[in-house]
Amino acid sequence: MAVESSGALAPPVPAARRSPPTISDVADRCGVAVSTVSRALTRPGRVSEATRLRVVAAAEALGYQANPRARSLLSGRTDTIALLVPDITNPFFFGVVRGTQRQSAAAGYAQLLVDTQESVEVEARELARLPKSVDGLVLAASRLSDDELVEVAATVPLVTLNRDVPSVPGVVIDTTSGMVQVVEHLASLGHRHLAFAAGPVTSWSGARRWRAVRAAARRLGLTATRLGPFAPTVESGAAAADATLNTGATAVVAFNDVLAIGVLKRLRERGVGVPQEVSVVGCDDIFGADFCHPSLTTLTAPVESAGRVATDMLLDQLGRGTGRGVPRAQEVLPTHLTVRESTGPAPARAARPRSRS
Amino acid sequence: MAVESSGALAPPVPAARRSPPTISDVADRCGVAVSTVSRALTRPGRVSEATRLRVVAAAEALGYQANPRARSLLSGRTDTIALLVPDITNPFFFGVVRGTQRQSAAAGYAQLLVDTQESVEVEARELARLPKSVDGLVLAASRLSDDELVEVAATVPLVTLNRDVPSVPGVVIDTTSGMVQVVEHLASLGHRHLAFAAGPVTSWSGARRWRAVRAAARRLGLTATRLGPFAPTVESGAAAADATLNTGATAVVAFNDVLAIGVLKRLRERGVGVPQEVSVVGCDDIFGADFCHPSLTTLTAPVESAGRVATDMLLDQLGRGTGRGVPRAQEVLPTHLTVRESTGPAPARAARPRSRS
DNA sequence: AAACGGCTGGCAACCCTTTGCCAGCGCCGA
DNA sequence: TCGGCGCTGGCAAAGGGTTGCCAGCCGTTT
Repeated sequence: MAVESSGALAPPVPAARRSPPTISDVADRCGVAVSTVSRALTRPGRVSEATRLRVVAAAEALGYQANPRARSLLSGRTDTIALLVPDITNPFFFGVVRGTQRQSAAAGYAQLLVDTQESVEVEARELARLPKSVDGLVLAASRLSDDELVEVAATVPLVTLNRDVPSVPGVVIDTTSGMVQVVEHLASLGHRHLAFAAGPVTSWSGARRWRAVRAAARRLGLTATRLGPFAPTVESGAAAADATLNTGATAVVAFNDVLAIGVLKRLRERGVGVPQEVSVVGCDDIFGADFCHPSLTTLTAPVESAGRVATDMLLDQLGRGTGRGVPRAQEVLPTHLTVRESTGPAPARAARPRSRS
Repeated sequence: MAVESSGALAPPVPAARRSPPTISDVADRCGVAVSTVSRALTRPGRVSEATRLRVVAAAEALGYQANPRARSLLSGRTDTIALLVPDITNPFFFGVVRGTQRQSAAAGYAQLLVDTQESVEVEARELARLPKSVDGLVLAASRLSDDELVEVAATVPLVTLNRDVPSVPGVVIDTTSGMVQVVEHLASLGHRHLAFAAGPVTSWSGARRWRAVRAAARRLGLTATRLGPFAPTVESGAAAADATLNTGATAVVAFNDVLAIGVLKRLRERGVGVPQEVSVVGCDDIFGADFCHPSLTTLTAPVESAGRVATDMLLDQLGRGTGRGVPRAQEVLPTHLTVRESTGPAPARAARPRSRS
């Protein structure tokens, strides 16, 4: 016992804790077989009420709790799901974590959180390892190829988030049609030249956003220039802002809010008026988008809902769903444009490329 | 075998996946005993090199991976640690999650993330349940009593974060002495009346912050009024702001940044100039504190470091530490005041209580 | 040539729980 | 009174891997 200081020399390992009571301790204590204890605790009608009470009392007295590892060895179930995100630093994923956490907890599942560090290798390694430890996976913004994902999905229940792979259940936030709203908003404000500050090249949703912006711009007769790629961090926003100014665009649409906030910061440092000289639009509506300065016009994404829905879909696959309705294979969540202070009318004369101050 | 569709009726469960190869499959394939396979894969010197190579080749060919559940049943180890936070919604804990996640991943541990929802009951329930599933726990901002924590720590390796319990290893962020800096900063700006917007009553660190503010204010001859408690959310900031204005204080120190940002928001809505009429100070320096408007003067807490250090201390207890230096029992991390735009000289005439516009 | 010892690999117990199968018992009806 | 049946509880296997102990083999030493 490590609690009492035995005087001489303390063991290197702090505490040698007594092992918790097992099912056979309970069985011994009330003179029945272990199988009876197991049934008394898990199969209500299977043993007599008298026996059940004795067993329950003994279990209570000993503080017995079934060892979930032993249980899962036989049942194959761990009551745990894993959430993989590319970058836990990104506030977008905080929302996802919240949504999945709340929903899985409500269903009695624990959640393993894994950061794949934007790395294809780490992601692949974890996907190979995790199925042994969890019942299912929610895979947010995967960097893997469609084929790889199909293969994984054949091994373990899997739901993707913001990644649409045919035949793999998933939920995507529909930023594509949202981007159309963004471009229309900017067009109606008189902007003719847009810049798009792209995110990581491996980002599936990033690619979709750019395509949507480009298509909408073309349709409305605007020009759109793609810049980047930029890391989705506040720091990278500086580079994105500078690149934007070089293009002479009067409005910049950023891959996401983190980048957009970085752009705002840099523009302020350079003395460029937002939205007087340049309008800035983000994507996601993360924590902070409403209280940054100027507050950010952005495409509001139901991030937490997406996490919840993805978890629901996974629980459906695990046979633990809410039971209402048929299991969903693909889910698309709508976005809406939230106009705040960072967008405004295009300057009377189109901005010209500015050299760095 | 469920893989072949037996024609008649499809199983209700979507995909019955073939069970992964076991150690005995590998043993059969290369004609050795399972014990030899086990040793070949885990005890480098215990079998001949020739045998080892044959086993490794067979395992490779079959795609064999040891079942961690079976392994943990005997070894007792799960290579998983749990992080319990009161509210996953709070950006402060994002930093903690980041720190623990990165550090545990680096040591080969998976991380279970548990949200106790600011509830003593949920926290107690999880603490009773989790030790069976994980090797150790990092417990952030626990709401439990000292005695309860000591009891839990006797059962399972445990490190607290922002909660100092004698005899339980922990890391605390030293906001106490930081609060002295805050009060001195405000005093030097000429403020005479402070308000403190308190957080949840069960928050240990919140209580310490208030005591530090009160003591420092008394020493410097200022008055300090405690307001609240307020929930640590942006929304609650409105109530905190209103309460502050009622007191006539010229500066408000908020329990944390989330609350402070809410205060800023409300003051702007009410047309109260910050810092011209009221100065606002937060605590933690969360994501957003630097780009809110006005940017927030706050006590910068090394949140991510705290998560890392706590995880290190836990790994030490698990005998998996980095090995450098002695295991630490208690760690105190310093904070520093980051002055931004939300604090300024006290108004010439002390503000008087304002009625709601 | 015999004894000894080191290296290698197999046997079987063990970790803890669940569950299929079976046996004993008591009760009921015939 | 006896057969049958339902209820209850026990035995043992299973789940996948680890490890203490032992045996066989081969090489070395006396």
